Amino acid sequence: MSPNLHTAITINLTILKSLLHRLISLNHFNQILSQSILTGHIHNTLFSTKLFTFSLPSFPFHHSLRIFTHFLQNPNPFASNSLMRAHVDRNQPHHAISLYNSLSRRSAVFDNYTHPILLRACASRTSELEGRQVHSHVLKMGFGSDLYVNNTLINLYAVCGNMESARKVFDESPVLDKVSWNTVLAGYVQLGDVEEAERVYAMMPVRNTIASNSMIVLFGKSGCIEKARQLFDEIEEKDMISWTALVSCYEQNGIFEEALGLFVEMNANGVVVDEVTVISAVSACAHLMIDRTGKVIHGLATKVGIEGYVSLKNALINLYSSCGEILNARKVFDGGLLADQISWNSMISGYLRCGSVEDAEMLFGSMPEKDVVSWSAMISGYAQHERFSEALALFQEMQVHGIRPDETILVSVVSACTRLAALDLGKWIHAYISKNRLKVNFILGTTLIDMYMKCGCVENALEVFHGLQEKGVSTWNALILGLAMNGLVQKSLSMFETMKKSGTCPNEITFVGVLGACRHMGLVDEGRRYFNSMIEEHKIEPNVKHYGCIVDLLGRSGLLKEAEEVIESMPMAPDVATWGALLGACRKHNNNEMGERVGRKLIQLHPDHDGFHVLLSSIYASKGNWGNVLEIRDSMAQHGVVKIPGCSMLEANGIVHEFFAGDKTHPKINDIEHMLYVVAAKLKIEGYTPSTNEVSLDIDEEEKETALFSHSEKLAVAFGLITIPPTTPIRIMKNLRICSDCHTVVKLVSKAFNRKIVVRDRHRFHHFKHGSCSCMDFW
DNA sequence: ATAGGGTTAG
Repeated sequence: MSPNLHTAITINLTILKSLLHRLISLNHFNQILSQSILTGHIHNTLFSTKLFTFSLPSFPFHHSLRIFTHFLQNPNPFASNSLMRAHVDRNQPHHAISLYNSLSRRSAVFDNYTHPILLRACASRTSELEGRQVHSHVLKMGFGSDLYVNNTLINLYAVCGNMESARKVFDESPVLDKVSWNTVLAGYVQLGDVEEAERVYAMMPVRNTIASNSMIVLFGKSGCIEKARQLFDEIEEKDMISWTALVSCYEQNGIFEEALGLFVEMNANGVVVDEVTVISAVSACAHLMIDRTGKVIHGLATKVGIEGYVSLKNALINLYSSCGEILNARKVFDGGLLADQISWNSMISGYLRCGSVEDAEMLFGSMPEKDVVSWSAMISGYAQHERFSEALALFQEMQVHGIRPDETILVSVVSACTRLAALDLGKWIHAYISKNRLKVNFILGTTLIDMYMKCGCVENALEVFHGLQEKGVSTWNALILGLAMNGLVQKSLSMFETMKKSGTCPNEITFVGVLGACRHMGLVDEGRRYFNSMIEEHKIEPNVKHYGCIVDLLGRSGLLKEAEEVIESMPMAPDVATWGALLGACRKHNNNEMGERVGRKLIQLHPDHDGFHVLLSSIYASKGNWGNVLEIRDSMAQHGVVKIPGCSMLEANGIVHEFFAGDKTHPKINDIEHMLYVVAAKLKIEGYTPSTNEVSLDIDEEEKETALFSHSEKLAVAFGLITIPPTTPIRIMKNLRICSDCHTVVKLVSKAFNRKIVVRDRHRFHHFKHGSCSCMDFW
């Protein structure tokens, strides 16, 4: 208790000053305030101003605000400025501006300190419009030649990216100092205008460290690493920011080792680091996936006492989860006081990256506030783990929560639709985009084209394509691949030519599409030509898929010898699809010698691959080597090959099927085609006679692949190998453009049950993607 | 009072 309080009834300005001088608690302050109100001293402007300015740095903001609004009817510029500055410092620049406006209406007086504060407020809102108004007030009130005012004006325009106006103020300013120069320079740096920045830097009367640091940042941004380094070396008085700028220059240009090296050097030179520096270094570790160094830096951060920065915490979460150290990431997440939105989102996607979907779900569920990124992380996490329907369900749920999807999340969802062939939802999203006039950037556009193409809606895909303002290579690729997979081979190839004319350089993927198109039509010569031009003209090294296409193209045309030679010439190991193409070609062209040789080798090489077994069985079956067919079947059983092509397609369409009751080797075996070979084999070997149930099927002669197939079809029905409940709708998509293997199976089902079956044409994506006709794998 | 460094989440 201050003894003076009781005598404060006679309080006056002098006494107030001495009181405030000794004052320590808010309680005391409030007592003085009450006294001044009672005595009426509060109406003395100097008195109230004194109280106000004292309160501002000492007590919670609302006390000062109350005094200002209630007792400072005619605030002097100093008081007004202080309050405006407090608003800006509290990160509420709009309050500063509206205070200024209301004071203006009351014809309050301002001074040359006022507008710099306001301009800072405008700059932090990047509000050029408000800034212009302040600018006109500046001129009206005659502060137009004040150095500080002009510097903050330059800064305002520079921050808003309007360098013309910034430059105008700069050029017309009667006095310039190094701040003026540095500010103009920073403006060009922010815009990434190397030319103009270099010009300004060269014109500067005296170079200073701040300007040089800005230039390092500029060079870093524009990828001129050597220039940045050179400038850094030339700086006489390097400070922490010079070092940090160069560290981040290396980091942003992907030279992570250099970044870390410089960070170490910096420490060795005794330069103090702060959180900004450490964040760059941690990020470099994350990219390099070296948690050992990361841990050392983490320790350093703790020692320096900067661990508390949320952004550093987030960088560490990212570091540990990139290195698979999810438990350490969680430790960082749980430690410390603050976790912001980014911490939560980083932790969730860290879990997803490490495959802990359940942990991610749990964290997601317990989040205080989910934003678009949280939902998006979870949705695309599901999609990455092939849990597409959960991804789509979550997307629906997100909307129930009133979150508006943005471009990025739409990309994830549309591609999940594509993978699920959920065309309805995909179309709904497309309509949603148009309805809400959302911007379709080229990534989203490409995703939509891809979806429509893979769902067989060429027209919709073309419409999206033509509506796009910007197109990337990937956009053209989606179009070219899409057209080819929908059988519009000529159009695909002509779009390829259009693409080149438009100045877009084709890449590896483009050629996967182009070669795929040729393969589709059996355009052997064109295929060879494109393959060569890819290497010679476009300097693209062929990858496995390109080779796969060529092998398949040659093989399908019966050029088996040549196809095998291509496989032998490949610089990399042929993948399963490429081998499959050759083996498939052997079967198609009845080259049993090569087929057996290749097939034997392949089931040895990939004993758990279903497709090779099936193809080899088929080759044996066509020769009537039934004993070998059974042998292959045993080999499958032995290697636990149970995932057999065909099964998932049928399951996906709700077809229930029970096979071959007597065969217990594979309780759920459901590969129709393969079963048929086995049935045929048993028939031959065991002399089985079909029952009287046998149904005769009319098969178009043209569509018969081999005699075996028609034989098998009869058998399948005769043995009752397949049953479909009559109520089950058979709805397998559209465009019956599938390869002969699928075709046979589908026809079999269709004929046997007298149903119309429409096949959605998605497998052909797979077809191109893997370079062979193992289309059933996809289902 | 005005000027320089930054990563991290989908």
